[in-house]
Amino acid sequence: MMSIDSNDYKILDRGFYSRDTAIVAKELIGKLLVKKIQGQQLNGIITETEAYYGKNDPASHAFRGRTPRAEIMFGSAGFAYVYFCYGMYYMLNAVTEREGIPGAVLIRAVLPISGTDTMAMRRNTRDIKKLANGPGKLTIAFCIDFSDNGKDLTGGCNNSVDLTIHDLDINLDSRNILQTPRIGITNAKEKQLRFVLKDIGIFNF
DNA sequence: GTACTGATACTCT
DNA sequence: GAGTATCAGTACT
Repeated sequence: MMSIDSNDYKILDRGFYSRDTAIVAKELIGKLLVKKIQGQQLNGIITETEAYYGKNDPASHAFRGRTPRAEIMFGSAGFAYVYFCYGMYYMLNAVTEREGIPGAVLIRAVLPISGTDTMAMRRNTRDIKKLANGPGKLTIAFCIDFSDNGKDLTGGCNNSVDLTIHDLDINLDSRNILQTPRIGITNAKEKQLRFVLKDIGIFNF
């Protein structure tokens, strides 16, 4: 397995996130999610995302307007939105759209690249494919919890930021990205707002 | 391989 | 008080 140092790849800037949510969700596929913890780097390639809008999207937390929880979705793009679900799991989102317009991309799965020992310990499995192949699993593997809510994914002007997403400069053929209905929701199931990398084999690390 | 179920605590009505 | 952007374990095919 090839190791990837996030310092070799540039952080996605706020302009990347300040666009239509579905476009951001699709383009986040193949990007590198990086968490720095206790001097160690955990990273992995994003393989699955979902787009959530606002008032026209009953499945979104922002559908009912500015509730305290969803407030961050109305703020400026490029920040992390972490929330708690089903009593046990944290979910990681990236805020999208222009300030004042709600939107977020749920990061549902990543392919672990570095720090897999730490992830394996936290997840109680050594199977790389199962370490972070679900939204609840990836937050456990990457040590992401409510303390990460509101962090600036673009790094901002602050070097202490430890949660970032980098551009690997990989040209993904869009035929490699599958578009399907979203998972686990009860409303607006018909919308095709889930994006999945079809073949993780193209990352032959 | 698929199908079902319980665990769990936070958010909003 | 009801609903929830899930997971692991169990049972069954």
